[in-house]
Amino acid sequence: MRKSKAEAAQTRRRIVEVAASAFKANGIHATGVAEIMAAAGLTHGAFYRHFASKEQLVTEACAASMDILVEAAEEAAREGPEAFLQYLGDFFTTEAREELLGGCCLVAMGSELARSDAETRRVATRGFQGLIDIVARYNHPGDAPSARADAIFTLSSMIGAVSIAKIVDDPKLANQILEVAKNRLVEWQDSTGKLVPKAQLIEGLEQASAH
Amino acid sequence: MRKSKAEAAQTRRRIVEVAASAFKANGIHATGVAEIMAAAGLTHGAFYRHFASKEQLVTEACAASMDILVEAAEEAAREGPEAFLQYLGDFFTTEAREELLGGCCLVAMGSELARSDAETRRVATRGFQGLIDIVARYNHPGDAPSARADAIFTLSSMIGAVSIAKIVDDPKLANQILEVAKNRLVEWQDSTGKLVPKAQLIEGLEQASAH
DNA sequence: TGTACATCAGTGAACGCGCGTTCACTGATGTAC
DNA sequence: TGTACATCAGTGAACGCGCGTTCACTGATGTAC
Repeated sequence: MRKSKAEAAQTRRRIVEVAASAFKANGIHATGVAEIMAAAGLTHGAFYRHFASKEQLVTEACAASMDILVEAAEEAAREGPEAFLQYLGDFFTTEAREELLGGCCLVAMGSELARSDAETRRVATRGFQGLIDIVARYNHPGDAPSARADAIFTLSSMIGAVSIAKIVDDPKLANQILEVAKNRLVEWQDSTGKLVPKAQLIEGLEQASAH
Repeated sequence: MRKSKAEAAQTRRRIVEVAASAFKANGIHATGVAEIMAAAGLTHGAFYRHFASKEQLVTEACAASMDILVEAAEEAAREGPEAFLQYLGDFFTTEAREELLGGCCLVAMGSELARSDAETRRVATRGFQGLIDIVARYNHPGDAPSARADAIFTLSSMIGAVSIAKIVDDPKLANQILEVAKNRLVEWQDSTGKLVPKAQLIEGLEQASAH
């Protein structure tokens, strides 16, 4: 029943993909190897032909998940400021977040990720730094010295807002959490009602307060 | 071997306390009932004299953890604005957060909490709302209409910053994440170098930008 | 207040179950000649 | 290009293990008289 190299490589990719979905949907501990393999259309025995351990799969699933996030961010950034703002704003709407990107593993696996092994935390960190770079570059006018700090704050606050919005059992509160964060981090209505990047506003305010 | 009512009640409280620590340290799924009971100095069989299920213990551990957080916040708020700023700022230093308060379950159990049963999410939500009330009341000058939104943003951003700081494997980046958030959410150095509540600054800036 | 009995906190063995992992086996694929 | 053999992706049974939960039992506590 041996499969060709190409087929095997594709199977491997499918396992990682399915695993990323399952881990993000149900958590790392709550998702079994057999469950993932079944979802990929295989029996559990084949798992160890592809991976040395479940933990290795966690690492790869996390890496793949972050890669998709970073790639989508870069694509949106290339399209222009409006597309990029749209991309950031989409994280605050449940449907777009879950369905288009399958969720962010930093949110969906957050507290379990903090206890994962060195390699997994390494790829999560790399992904987060990738996002920082993009947000610092594209969500900030010019290259202010605070660009990186702004990006870090924007991203960590986004993660926090989505995280507790998912915990909270009151849909109205969950919505308010997301709305408030989106409003302060990603967009801002100026006096004409036009949405402008929050970053530009912060700069303006800081200059105003300096005088 | 029956124990007195008072002893039994104390044992119950000890189990909840130990469980809250263990769940926050190692995660809900990764912490077994037997492990908790052993840490409380008992054998696992006694567990079901006190709780109907592990999930019920999760609920109570989460409630107890949030209660401690809220109570500490109220105490700091009663002591005055400086003590309250200190309390909020302490969340951004690892030692104070972990050792004095045993950590915030919204951070330490975050992604697992989002998948917990209705009752657990209910007590988590109630705790979060308690924190919102306090922050809105004490970290905001007067009773601005945005007080509640400010508090929600402050808290969700704090949770996000601490969450990814715990995931990230680069201590320097982790520190920067915490520093940036603390700086923007809780304290701000004015021109004389004095720390002022961030909320006051935001108000001043918004007024400045309105003209 | 003293006695007899019911209650029940805690013990430790046991339950079924699903976990991550291993392994003998199959048979198509890849490779050496 | 054709043949012989090694490789290895996938199967399915099995492994030890720890999980949440149950239960018969013990004996001190609580209670009814």
